[in-house]
This record gives sequence, structure tokens and C-alpha cells, in this order.
Amino acid sequence: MATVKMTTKREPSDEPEILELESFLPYRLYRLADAVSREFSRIYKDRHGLTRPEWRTLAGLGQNGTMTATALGEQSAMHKTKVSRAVAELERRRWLTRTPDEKDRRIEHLTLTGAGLAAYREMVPLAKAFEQELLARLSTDERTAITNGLGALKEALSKD
Amino acid sequence: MATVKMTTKREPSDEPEILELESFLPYRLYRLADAVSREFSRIYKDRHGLTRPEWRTLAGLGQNGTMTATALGEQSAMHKTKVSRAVAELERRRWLTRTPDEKDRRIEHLTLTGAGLAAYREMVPLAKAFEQELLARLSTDERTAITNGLGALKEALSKD
DNA sequence: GAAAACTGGTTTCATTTGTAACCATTGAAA
DNA sequence: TTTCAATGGTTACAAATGAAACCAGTTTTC
Repeated sequence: MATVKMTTKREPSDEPEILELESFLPYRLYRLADAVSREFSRIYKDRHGLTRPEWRTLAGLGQNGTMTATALGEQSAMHKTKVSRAVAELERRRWLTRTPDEKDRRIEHLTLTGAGLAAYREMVPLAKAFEQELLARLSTDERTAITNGLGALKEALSKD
Repeated sequence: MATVKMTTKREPSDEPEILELESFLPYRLYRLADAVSREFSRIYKDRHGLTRPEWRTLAGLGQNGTMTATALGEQSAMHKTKVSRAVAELERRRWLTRTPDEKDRRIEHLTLTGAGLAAYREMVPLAKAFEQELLARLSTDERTAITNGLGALKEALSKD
């Protein structure tokens, strides 16, 4: 009996599986978000020395007016401790004030002061400009692609 | 002379600018990446108690074989201190070994041990399954949208 | 109406991170 | 050669984070 071929061309399922990081969705997403966020953070970090939670708190209150801490956490997807600390710091700067709720004394309503509002108004155009500049480098198709893609992915993630 | 109307309908450029966080690209991107990453982290955190830098180091070495710490940092966009610490921990677990370079004694070549490789091989299918499951919830169009969108945005960001 | 469960928010502690200083080695300049 | 700048990598320190315990207050339940 003749010798048989002992090595065969590997089937795809045969070969040790390798994960290509560069094209792996969670990784691509994270890397990009990190890069964008880092760039963007200059706007609030360099100018006012804000942290991201502080910036988000400011942005939330600027956008919605008076809010409670829990609401802030929900809107901007921050852990309650982050919110708590951010609020404390903005209060220290006198950028916001707390008003205890009359009915439920656990709750505080947060509002930007004049100074807080001024800072917010100063930063909004910068934020918008940043986004515009980024989007301007994309074609129309690419812009809709990223917008829709992110939307769809968010949907996909939520129905779990 | 009759009284004149003192309040007029605000022009868009007139009204105090507001930033809608929900549709603001950096925010959308970050929130989504964070959610996906958090979900995904279960695969390496729950099972082996790895941190993200550790997982990325493992993934880098598993994918590319021997690498230097700097190369790892570049591939997976990690600061050198993160890499250093992740490598130290994986070495402690005996999942990788360091081999000093003969020519340049500053450099160490990192390679997974059998145990490291085993862990890698165990996690790769889980990672792929996670990604597949996520993508499976999208339509074909949505899949290409997110893929192309992220690619385009990455390009846009790099040419700065 | 007291005890138990829950909720809004803060604090404590351990872990993770980023920045900058640092060591050792190498390469370029003088 | 000696000196100086650059590079690979680690370490020390301060700041940011997350988990869990905590302290009011509030609602539910019995």
C-alpha cells in the first residue's frame, strides 16, 4: 500500500482562528471614538480645564435647562458618581446652583448660573465648528453612511 | 407716533445656540463605542479577569506572533505605559515571554507561551461570535453603512 | 403606623489611567 | 572619543474611575 499524503490543505475551519483587530468592529469603534473624543476634549479641557463628565453636565443643563442629577446621568450615560462629582465641581465654580425640590426632599434641581450659561454659550459654537469641520471632510454619502450606521448599530445594541 | 413692536420673531442666528447632545457626532460615537466595548469586555473580563489593555496585548500577539512593546502600542493605539503594565501582568501569568533583542538591547521581543496561545484560541471564536451576533441584527445596507462610515471617518480624522 | 424595601445622591476605597520623570542603550554630532 | 539627542521601556505620582457601602428621605406593605 502506498504512503498516503499526511498533510492536507487546511480547511478554513481547520486552521487556528485569528482575529484581525483592525477590522474588528468593537475595536474600530472604540479607537475612533477615542481619537475623536480626545481631539474634541481640547475645546473644554484647554480652555476651561473641564473634565468630560463636567463638560457633559454643562452641555446637558445648557440644552435642557433645569435638570436633576439622575436625569443628567440618563441623558449623558454617566454613572451617578460621575455626575455627583461633576456637579460638585461645577457648583464650586459657581457655574450651577442646586435647588431642593419642595415635594421630594431627596431631589435637587440643577440650573446653570449666568457664569455657567456664559461658558456654555461660548463653547457651543466651538463644538459645532468641530463637528462641521470633521463632517466637511466626508462626502455626502459618507456622511449619511456614518449617521445611519451609528443609528442602526445603536438600535441593534438596545434590543438585546 | 404709535408704539412699535419691540419683540420680533428671532432669526435662527439670533437665538442662543443650543447643542443637541443626542445628535452630536463625538458624543454619539463615544456612547456607542462605550456600550459595545462594555458588552464585549465580558468575554475577557468575566472569563479570565483581563483588563482591556491586557486583552489587546493578547490579541495583538495572537494575531501577529512576536512583537515588540512599541509595535503593540502602535497597533492597538495604547499608551506605552498601558502596554508596559499589560505585558508585565501577562508575563506574571506566564502567558508571554520576553526575549531581548541581540542587536539592540533596549528592545524585547514578546511572544505568547502555550498557555497564552491557548487562552487566545479560546477567546477568538467568542469574539467573532459577538461581532457576528451584533451585525446579524443589521440589514445588509446598514452593515455596509457602518463599515464604510467608520472607515471614512477614520480617514477624515487622520488627514489633519 | 412601624418595618421593610426603594430611590436620589454622596462618600470611601481599590483599581485604572495619564503625565512626567526616569534608566539604559543606541545613534548622531563634534 | 566624548557629548548630546533620541528611543525602548519602566516607575512614581496625581487624577479619574467603578463598585459597594452609605445616608437621608419616600413609598410600600402588613
